[in-house]
Amino acid sequence: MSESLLLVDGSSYLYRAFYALPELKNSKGDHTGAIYGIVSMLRKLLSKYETNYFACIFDAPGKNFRHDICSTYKSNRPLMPQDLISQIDKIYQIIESLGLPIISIQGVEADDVIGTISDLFSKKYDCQVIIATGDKDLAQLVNKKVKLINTMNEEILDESGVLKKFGVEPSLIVDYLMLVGDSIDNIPGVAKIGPKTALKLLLEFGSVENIIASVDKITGVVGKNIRDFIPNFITTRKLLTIKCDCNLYPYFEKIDDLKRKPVDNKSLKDLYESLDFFSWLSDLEYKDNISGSSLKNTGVELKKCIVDSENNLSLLIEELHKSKIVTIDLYGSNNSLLQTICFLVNSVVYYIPLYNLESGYITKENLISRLKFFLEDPNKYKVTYDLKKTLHLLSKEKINLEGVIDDVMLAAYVLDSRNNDNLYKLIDSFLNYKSITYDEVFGKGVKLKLIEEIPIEIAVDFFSQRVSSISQLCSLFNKKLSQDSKLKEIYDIEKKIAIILQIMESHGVKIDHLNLQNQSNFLEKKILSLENEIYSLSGCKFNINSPKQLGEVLFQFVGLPIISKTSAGSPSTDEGVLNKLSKDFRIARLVLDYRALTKLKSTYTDKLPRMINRETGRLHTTYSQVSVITGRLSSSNPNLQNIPVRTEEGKLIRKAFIAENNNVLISADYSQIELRVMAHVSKDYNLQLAFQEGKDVHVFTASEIFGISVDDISEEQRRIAKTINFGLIYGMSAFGLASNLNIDRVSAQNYINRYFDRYPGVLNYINLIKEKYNDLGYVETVFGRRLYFSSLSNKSFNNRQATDRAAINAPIQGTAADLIKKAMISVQDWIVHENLTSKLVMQVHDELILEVVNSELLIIKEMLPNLMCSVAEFNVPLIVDLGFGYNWSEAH
DNA sequence: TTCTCGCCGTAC
DNA sequence: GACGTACGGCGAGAAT
Repeated sequence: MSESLLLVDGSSYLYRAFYALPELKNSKGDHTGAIYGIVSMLRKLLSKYETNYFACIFDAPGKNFRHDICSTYKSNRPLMPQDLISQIDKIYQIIESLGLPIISIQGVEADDVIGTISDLFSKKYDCQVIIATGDKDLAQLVNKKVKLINTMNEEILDESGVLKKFGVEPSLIVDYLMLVGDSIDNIPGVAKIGPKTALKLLLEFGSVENIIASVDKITGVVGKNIRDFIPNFITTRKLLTIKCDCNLYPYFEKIDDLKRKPVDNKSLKDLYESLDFFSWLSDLEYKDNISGSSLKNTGVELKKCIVDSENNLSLLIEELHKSKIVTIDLYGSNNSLLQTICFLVNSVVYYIPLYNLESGYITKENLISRLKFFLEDPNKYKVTYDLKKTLHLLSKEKINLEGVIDDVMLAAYVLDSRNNDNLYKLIDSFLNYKSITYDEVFGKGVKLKLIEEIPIEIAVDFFSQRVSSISQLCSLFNKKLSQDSKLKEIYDIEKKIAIILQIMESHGVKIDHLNLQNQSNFLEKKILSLENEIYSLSGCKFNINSPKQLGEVLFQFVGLPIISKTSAGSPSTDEGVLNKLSKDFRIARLVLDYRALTKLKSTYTDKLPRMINRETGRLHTTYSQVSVITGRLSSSNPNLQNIPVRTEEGKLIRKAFIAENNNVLISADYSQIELRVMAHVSKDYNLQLAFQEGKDVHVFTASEIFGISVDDISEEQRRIAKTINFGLIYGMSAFGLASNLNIDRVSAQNYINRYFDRYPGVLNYINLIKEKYNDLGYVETVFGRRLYFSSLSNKSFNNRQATDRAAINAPIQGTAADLIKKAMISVQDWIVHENLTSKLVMQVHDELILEVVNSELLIIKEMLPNLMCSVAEFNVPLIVDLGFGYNWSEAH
């Protein structure tokens, strides 16, 4: 085996590391991202390629000969950012401490130095040369002895690799670039010639010189453009050709100048410490660790092991056999395919890159099957963050995860429901350090990276930090929870709910998409005719969906009176305003109808069919257990908790929610649950009486307010009472009630006064809640779930009012949420216990929807209300209304 | 081109 | 400004 040389194109990596990696700072606030990137790249190269000779090449500052040839050369490059400049010194120091020669020569570029050394070593010293770069221009240097590697994507360009990538031999790379140009260095090519045309020409004529010689044979625009470009070719060839005869003095005189020198561990240690690169720090101390470089320690005494060999896998399995409790963190692709597994077992992090298992070692399926014994053992305890997601990822791999005793996400939420699904915030506030965040590692939006694109060192660090902090947070939260037995019970409920939700989500609900499609078509026609009528009434065409344009047309062009303004100060066009206007102006009614129909079409009839899963043919929502501050669930993608029900057109959408053949949908909802909770917690005599006697609570309230017999209550009076009843739960003011009932404020206040006169316990309760909230900063549900609201200091009067209202509403809404969660557990346990095949499919705050096989209809009809009503003993009865049918509309 | 915010409307 | 909790579509202007 001949001698070998590794050349690193430091300048190209400098920029890449700076821009591609997340911003990183040490505790002193210095930028360290580019240093981290370059050094980790170097470490990787050094462990992979054990060459005899080495050099790291950087551009020297200032102009070089290419700038003299061409004034616009690299003129598109912005100056090097200050945040990068500040890192260069340390980079040099680390490279020197690693014992690696650095070369940086004035007047030429790094490429030229690389070309010169590469030429020298491959020819004079008969050396194999490996050039690490991300720059394609260097492909011209490739020959039998010289190849390029790109550490970013592991791409290796030898002679055949260059041919495959560019379609031409390395010797023709310059000619190729002369034709297509190099936008990165701002070197123009021939107009309208791209890779395809350039290749065709080179294949036909052999070189740019030959193309010029035969240019008259080339017809059309291409020929003309080449002829126009001929005077420029000489310059571009000079610009693009790498100079291979640079003067290397004083960096290189003899071959030994490029030998690696001893590593200066002491100064490396100082440097890593000043930069907070703790994981490498410990690598220095534990250098001779098992499995070489793949097993490392971190600053917090964590060893890291990449499970990329049979040895390490056996080691992990052995540890799993011995362990009692393990932290587990998974990562999956957008379509929920498991890609990484990370375990924390006895202070060692095991990282399994399922996306990158080396061939010949083991397949993903085999690897997972060897972990099955552990994952499915209920006596092997696991801690995780986001149990539901973990269950989803594993169930796709046919693993039934058992033994999860803690979910840190849920624990944090139970302790304070403002903690919703942000591990990094939890780390910041409870463990007092800034962790790398998901966005920093993976990017976001269009720049979102796949796990394969993340350098493995960074992935390992990232997931190590996750499991380690999950584990630390877990013991912290358990300590807090153990001080409050009621909260502990709420936490137990949440963990069970996570499992139930995973089952509900993966089962999904069946949708009649043809039905929705027909509705879309029908709506389309009606919307079109409404549009036309609106345009003709207003006398102009505009976008009715734009509140801005609509406001201009209605209030300026047509001249309708302005009723109210939005918070931003523009005339409001919301439903209340248009409703008032619609009495006198037909156009307002038309806009309302238009809004209603476009809403139905865009949000529901168009959207829902698109969300149907191709594999299952069903709709799978995602429930969030931690999004709602009161303890409710929320639903998204799609939101199944706001499917229309109030209008006739809206109800049609529920007809498209159907059951499989031989099944029906059953809907069971708690009747007046929030008012019943209010009756229970306020202990108001009259309100309790209404429910205890099984009265229509709105009629009952009307009779109390208006002082007449329940038999004489009109529809209008009932409506007023109903509005007040609901408003009460939300802490409604006289103003709100007035605008809702479209009456004056004095009358509204009179209603409210009479209401509290008849329900004094309710008034008392509201005052107690406000007091408690102001004292403690939180309120509680009946079952002890704590609900915090942001501090009210230095808030405006209005904000305080708003917080008061939230505090009044929260225990009511939260208790109702607790009730239905208890009901879900009771129902699911019963289904499992009775071995039934019927399934829970949806939850809509006070309603459970089940898909029930016909043979189980009777038993479920009988048992479901019982189960739901007996989850708590309140001082008013809980009532469940049940319905069933072939679709959700019929069931309701 | 993508991101963010405001407005509006659906549910309980 | 005036009724609590959510999610999401659309438009418009900002950022890139």
